[in-house]
Formats: sequence, structure tokens, C-alpha cells
Amino acid sequence: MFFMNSLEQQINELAKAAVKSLYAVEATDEQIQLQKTRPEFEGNITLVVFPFVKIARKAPQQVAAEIGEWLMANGQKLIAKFNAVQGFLNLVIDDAFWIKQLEAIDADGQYGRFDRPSDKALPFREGEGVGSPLMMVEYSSPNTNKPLHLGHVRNNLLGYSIAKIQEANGWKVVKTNIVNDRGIHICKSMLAWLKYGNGETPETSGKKGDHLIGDYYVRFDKEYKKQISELMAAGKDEETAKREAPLMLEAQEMLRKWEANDPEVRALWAKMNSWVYAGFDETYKRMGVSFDKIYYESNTYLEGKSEVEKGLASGAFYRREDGSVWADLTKDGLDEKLLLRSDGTSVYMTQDIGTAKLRFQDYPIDKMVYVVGNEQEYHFKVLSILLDRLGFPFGKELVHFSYGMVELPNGKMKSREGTVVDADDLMDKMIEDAREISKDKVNTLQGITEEEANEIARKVGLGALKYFILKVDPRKNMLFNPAESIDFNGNTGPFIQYTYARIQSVLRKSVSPKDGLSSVSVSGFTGAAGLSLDSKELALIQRLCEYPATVRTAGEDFSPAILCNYAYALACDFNSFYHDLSILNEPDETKRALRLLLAKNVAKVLCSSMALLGIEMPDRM
RNA sequence: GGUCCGGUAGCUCAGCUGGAUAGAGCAACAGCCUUCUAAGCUGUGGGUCUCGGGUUCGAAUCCCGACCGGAUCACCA
Repeated sequence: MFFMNSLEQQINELAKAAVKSLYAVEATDEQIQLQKTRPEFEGNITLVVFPFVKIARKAPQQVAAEIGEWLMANGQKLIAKFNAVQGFLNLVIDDAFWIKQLEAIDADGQYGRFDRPSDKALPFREGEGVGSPLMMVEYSSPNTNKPLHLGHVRNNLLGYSIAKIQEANGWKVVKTNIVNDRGIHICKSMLAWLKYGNGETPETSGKKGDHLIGDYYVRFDKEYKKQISELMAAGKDEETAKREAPLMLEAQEMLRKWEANDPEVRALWAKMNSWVYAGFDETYKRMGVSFDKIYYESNTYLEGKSEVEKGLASGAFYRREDGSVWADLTKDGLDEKLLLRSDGTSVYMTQDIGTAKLRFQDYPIDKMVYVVGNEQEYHFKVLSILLDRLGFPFGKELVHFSYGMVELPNGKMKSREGTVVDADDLMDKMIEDAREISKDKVNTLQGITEEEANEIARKVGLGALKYFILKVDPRKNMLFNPAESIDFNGNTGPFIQYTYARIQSVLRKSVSPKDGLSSVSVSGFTGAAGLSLDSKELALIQRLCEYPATVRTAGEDFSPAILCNYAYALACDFNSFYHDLSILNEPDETKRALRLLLAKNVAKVLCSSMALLGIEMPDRM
């Protein structure tokens, strides 16, 4: 494995030695503060010397100069020169170091991938096995009563990307999905379909199954509201009307029948769910997400019920007079939580308990991560306590990866009211837009087949969508304005894809891509020839060196956004380099070889980082 | 009301484990294609980092307090 931040490590040690030698004090890691040199100053890496000013009893500028001199004298040629500005010691690293780094990166086929998670991320069963610890990542978790919308898109993209990022960090990852395939909401769609559907199917209507079912969910809500207002007009108050509306009573009856295994209800349920799954599969496939193991609530809720019963027996929970079962969480600073309704049916929490138990039976999970919106923070706080109370050792260790909502300009999306941005429609739109834009590219895309053009549009359109969503800090709410289309210019997925495509084009045109790529001689840049790295070349190498540490941080912080920022910065650096310096037309062979090597590795890292985001790269666009 | 999260350019967002003159993109304006892909590059304008205190050599960043916005505290999921 290529070690991360080798430069920072080396400077760290040198700086400690310098401080010890100059001021007879052992500096701590905390005191050695390194940062990238700001572009307006000369240098690559900067040591902040303020922490030593008191120790040295000298002016910051002088301390910086002294340390600089010492490093020059004792740094084994690592540091070519330095300048001291106020309390900042800017170090210029010798070209030879950078060339060696680039060669090491090029030689590393797994650059940016780790064998083991960092100590910081190690799980609670640490030290148990050899090999990689196992992380299970739950994401998506749809209800089967409506199609996926933009909120699900954010969830799916985050979940998939998190899984990829953790894999790169040395975890074995099992991607999982819990399908909420039962419950009152499903019954609502079923009931509406029975009453108003006239036997409509995906085949007869030509609609995707999930959309068809979604339509009936909306229909239920419409008819239900109508009944409520009728009841209210007849003198009932709103609460009573909501509770006594015939449609609601029927839906509840249907749920009871479902739990009682009523054959007719079950058959209808199975049929309608199968339509939905076919629709979901299509959407997932297109989105590029996948799962290693899918759980269905209908298979786990009984397990949950039996766990609740056990908890009841052990005194962890209690039953009220009406028969409902509760957990008292007041000692944990929370409320009382319902686990089973008075009619015996289970709720969301019940099911989650059962699912958790089954998962830990099925896999040797070291860390369980739930990718679920921040609106459910309370739920997972409670789940964690309940599992712990039921005696499951993993209860306390659950990670709720809580991400922010996607908001529209006028507020939240509401499925029942139809104010949602549909996932399928959005992907269609993005791909269409990409196709439209690429029509102007007659020069670069001439001679490609219709199929290739479609494939490029697909990658670019989805790339734009994915990057747009993933570049935002996952913890924060984000805004999506349907009236403004997602950009293809600037800080976007297509910008990074474009950079990659440019590099591929250069590599295709280089007479023999293999020639010269591996034969850059360090001495060519340090010996008598007197070659030196251009600042643009150097910036690129330095950026490439930051990749492994970026992957680490993205893993520890569960943040695809960090990788977006990195990939964008790398692409910016490359485009600037590409603009200023010629690769193929460079007459000096050593320089040309170096630039080709650089281009090749920039492409490699761009592709690798985008892959961790689930974004595919086109070879041309 | 309790708890949690957020407030940075006209808009969307970085930066937040304290460091140099707060950054990108979009939008606006001005340049750059007989030269490796102009989905690119360069430049201009645009800021009381919500407000007020505190900590210190140094605060967008940490602490306290306001104000504003959001989430949550269901026999919904």
C-alpha cells in the first residue's frame, strides 16, 4: 500500500527534530501544524510556527527562518528552498521527491484503496478475526405503495457511495435493503385498486408497476379526504371523521386480514407487490445501485413480534389495559414507545427489531449502518436502546447515517399530494438534456454509432444528477429547483467526465501509449539536464498525492461530498495544466513522457474517485 | 415547550479538528478555438461569514446568549 501523506509524515518528523535541536523541546504532533501552501506564496507545504514562538522567545518570522535553515541543512535534500512570511514557513519540496511520488502512484494498481479500516473507524468487535471487518449498509428501504422520488434518489446514491467508499477503506461491505412491503399504507393502495381499479394492470395500462400502484395510493387519499369532509359536513369533528371514515376502517380491516393470512388479501398483496418490484428493479438498475441481500418486512415483522413478546416476559416492556405493548424509555430521557398496537398488529419499530436480529444471525456484522433520513433520528435512538435492552450486543453500536432532506422551492415533497419529483422522470430528463447538449459536439463525436451516443448521454446525464446530489454535505438539507435544470458546466459531474474524456483522447493519440510512460528518469529532472517541474505539473502531482488521505476522510466522515470536492479540484488542476502546457507536442521527450504519465494517472484517480460515487466515465464526450 | 440540526456572494454550495487578504459554480459583463475535445481557460464586478458577547498571538471555524429557519417528540412509516 502506498502510504498516505508521506510528505507530511516526513516533514512532521523533520520539524520535530528541528525544534528539539534548536530549542531543546520535544514538540508534539499537535504542535506540528502543516498545511498546503497558499497559491500566492512560493512553496508546497507550510509549517505554522506560532506554537514555537513562546518556546523560542523570538519573533515568529525569526523562528520560521531558523527552522527553515535547519531543515535545509538537515533535510536530506527533501527541501529545495524555503521562505518565511510572518509565522509561516513555506517549504519548497525538491522535484525529485515529486517524481518519485508520481512513479509510486503509477505503479500502484490499487491506489487509494486500503486493506484495513483506519484505527479511528474500527468496530466494536475489533481484534476478533483476521481479514476485513464486515460492515452492513442498509439503504433505499422503500415502501411498496409508491414509486421512488428524489428523496429516495438521494438515499440510494448516498447508500451506494458509502458502501463503495467503505470498501475502499478496507471494509467488507454487505449492501442491504429492507423493503417495507406490508402495513397500512400498502393496504390503502390495495383497497383503492379494488374499488376503483377495474382490474387495471401494468400490461393493460402500459404503466410501470410502481407508478400504477402509486396512482392508487394517491387515489385513496383523495377519496379518503372526500369522506372526511362529508362526515364533517354531517357534524362530526375532524378527529372523529378521520377515524371513522369508511375507507380508513376498511383499510385497517384489510391489514388485520393480511396479518391473519387471509388468502384473498394475501394473493392481491402478492400480485400488486410483484408489479412494484418489477418497477423498482428497473429504477435501481438504471440508477446503478444494487444490493447483496434484500430483507422484506413481511418476513421479519413476526420475528420482531416474538422479540417484543420476549421483552414483555423479561419485564423489559409492559402491556397496557387495552392490550397494546410499550417500552418505557423515560429513564433514557425519552418517551414511552408503542411496540404493538392494541389490536395486536405491529408497527415500524417492531419490524426493525426483527430485521436487526435476523441480519446479525445471517452475517458476522462488525458495524451496522442505517442510511435513513434525519427525520428518523428519534426512531434510531429508540431502536438502539430497545435492542440493547433486549440483550443484543450490537444495539448500542448502531450507526444511523442521518442525511438531510431534499427540499423543493416551496417546501417538502409529499407523495400523497403528488408534489414529488419522480425518480424515473428525473433520470429521463437528465439523459435527454445530455443528449441534447452532445448534439453540438459534431467534431468530437463524429462517427459514433447511435448506441454509443446513447451510452454517452446516459453516463453524462446520470453523472450530472449523481454529482449534483452527492456534492452536498450529506448531513445538510439541500434544495432542488425543478424549474432550473441541473448544470452540465462548472462544478458538475460532466465537468469531471469531460476532463477524463480529454485525457483519454490524448492517450489515444499518443503514438504508443506505453512508450515512455514508464521510463521517466528522475535524473532527467534533477541532473545536469537542469529540467524542472512546471508549477502546473507539480500542483497535479501534489493533488494526486492527496487522494488516499481523501478516501480515508470520506470513509471516516461518511461523506461522498469530500470525494466530489477532491475530484473537482483535481479536474480543475488538470484543465489548467492542459491549457497551459502541451503534452503531445512537447519536443522534450522526458517532459512529454512525464506529462503523459501525469495525464494517465490523473485519469486513473478521476475514474477511481468517481467510481466511489457511482459515476461512470465516458471515454469521449 | 424539550431535544437535535442549520444560517457564508443575487442563487446553489465549499471551507468548520482555530492560521496568511473567506472560496467555487451558476447568473452578469469582457476576453481566448488555423495548436492534444471551448461540457474548457482567463479576467471584472459581487461579502457586516445572521446578531451580541467571550476564549487568544490569531475566530466563518471553539464557548455562551439572542434572533430566524427546519426536523422530531404518533396505536404514521
